[in-house]
Amino acid sequence: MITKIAITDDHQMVLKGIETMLSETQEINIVGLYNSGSQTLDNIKSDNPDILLLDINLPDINGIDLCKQLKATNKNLKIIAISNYDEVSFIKRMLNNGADGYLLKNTERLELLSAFKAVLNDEQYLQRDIEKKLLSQSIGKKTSNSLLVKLTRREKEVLEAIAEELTTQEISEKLFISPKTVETHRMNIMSKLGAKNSVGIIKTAMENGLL
Amino acid sequence: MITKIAITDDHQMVLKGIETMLSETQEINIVGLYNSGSQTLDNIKSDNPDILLLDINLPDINGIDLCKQLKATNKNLKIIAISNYDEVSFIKRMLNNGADGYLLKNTERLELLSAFKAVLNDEQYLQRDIEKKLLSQSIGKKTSNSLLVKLTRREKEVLEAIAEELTTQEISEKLFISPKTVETHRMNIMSKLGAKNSVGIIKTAMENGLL
DNA sequence: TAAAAAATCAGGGGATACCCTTAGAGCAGT
DNA sequence: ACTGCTCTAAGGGTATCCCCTGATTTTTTA
Repeated sequence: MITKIAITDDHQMVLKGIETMLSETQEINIVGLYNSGSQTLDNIKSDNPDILLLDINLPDINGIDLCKQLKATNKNLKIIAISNYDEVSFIKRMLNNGADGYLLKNTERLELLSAFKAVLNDEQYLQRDIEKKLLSQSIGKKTSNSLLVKLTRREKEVLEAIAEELTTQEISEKLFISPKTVETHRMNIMSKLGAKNSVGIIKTAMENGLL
Repeated sequence: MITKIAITDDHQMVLKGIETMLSETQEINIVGLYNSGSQTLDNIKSDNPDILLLDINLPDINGIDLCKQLKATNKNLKIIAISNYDEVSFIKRMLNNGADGYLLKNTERLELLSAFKAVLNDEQYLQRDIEKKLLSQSIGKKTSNSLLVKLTRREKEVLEAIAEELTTQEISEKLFISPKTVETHRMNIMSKLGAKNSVGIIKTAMENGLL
């Protein structure tokens, strides 16, 4: 079983580098090398690769949009994003727009092959470093705790009630206190967290893993 | 170098099970078995373990608070949470309150030893399954995307503006549309996401990794 | 090209949130 | 006993949100 690979990257060096890395492998067949988004769109159908290694930073088309487009018109195509960027928000967006994997450009041959194997198996492949990064930001760093620890017991209860989408009235009934007291608590929470409104409260709370 | 272990769990079976699993190992010395939070607090100082395996669901004290307390008074103690629950929010809170690792109760002997090694080395240890779970929710699952993909371009812009804690007025100025239009969009977003108010919008959006 | 979905705007009204200020009661540490 | 913090509560006002309904224009999709 031979796997057909195509690569899109506007840097000739990267293109050649990956090609060389893969040329030694019998089961891999490189069917396309593109250096722009439009070129990719033009040739992907006829070349019909199983996997596309897609650089995100292309001169003509935004990588995320291109990814979405390719996925929409080529149902069986697996796309592995390759990039120098390891920004979490960026990675998330790629993965949410159809990418099956994400690799940094420092990836070695063996890892590349592992990634191929994974995506062909309908699994998602993330480089270990990237996984870690996503994890650590998902968990929320310890430094940020300093803000939230300052909330009192009662304020935390009110916070949780706000997160339940309850109104002031409902919160007051739940906690057996006056609506006015609830408002006071909410104001204090806002001021402690530096939030302008309840939305801000919930945002900070979630970012710091309190909910 | 012998590692001293203590275990807190209110289920005798679990307590015995872990004890048996570890008894075969030379380098491990079990110095304490507790079946409640208070018992743990009472004996932890004198038993002085390197690592505490801590069940989260205790009859007397909330596991998260206990963890925080123990960490505050025993600086060198490593705590590995053990639990049947694999709820993401729960895990996050444990890790944010001082836990050095998180294991499910189906953990095998070898994995337990790996976890010990990791935490003694000041690393965080998470079971692979749990890592995956945290990752997938961090990225935003494909299933849940079905909800969010339904938001139109404009609605997403309004959503982001709401997340920035802007008021309707401010959003309208930012997007060059009427405040009334903003309200319409917000209403539609709420209805699509099943939220009762802006807080609910932000909650679902963040849970699905859109922000 | 017709039909459906999205984006725009609006009126009006009730509900709720937001803001500022003040203040008493209870409890813990110095 | 004094200080500081928490929890409680209220008055009074403004801004904003929430909700329903209805409508026009543009874009997308079938």
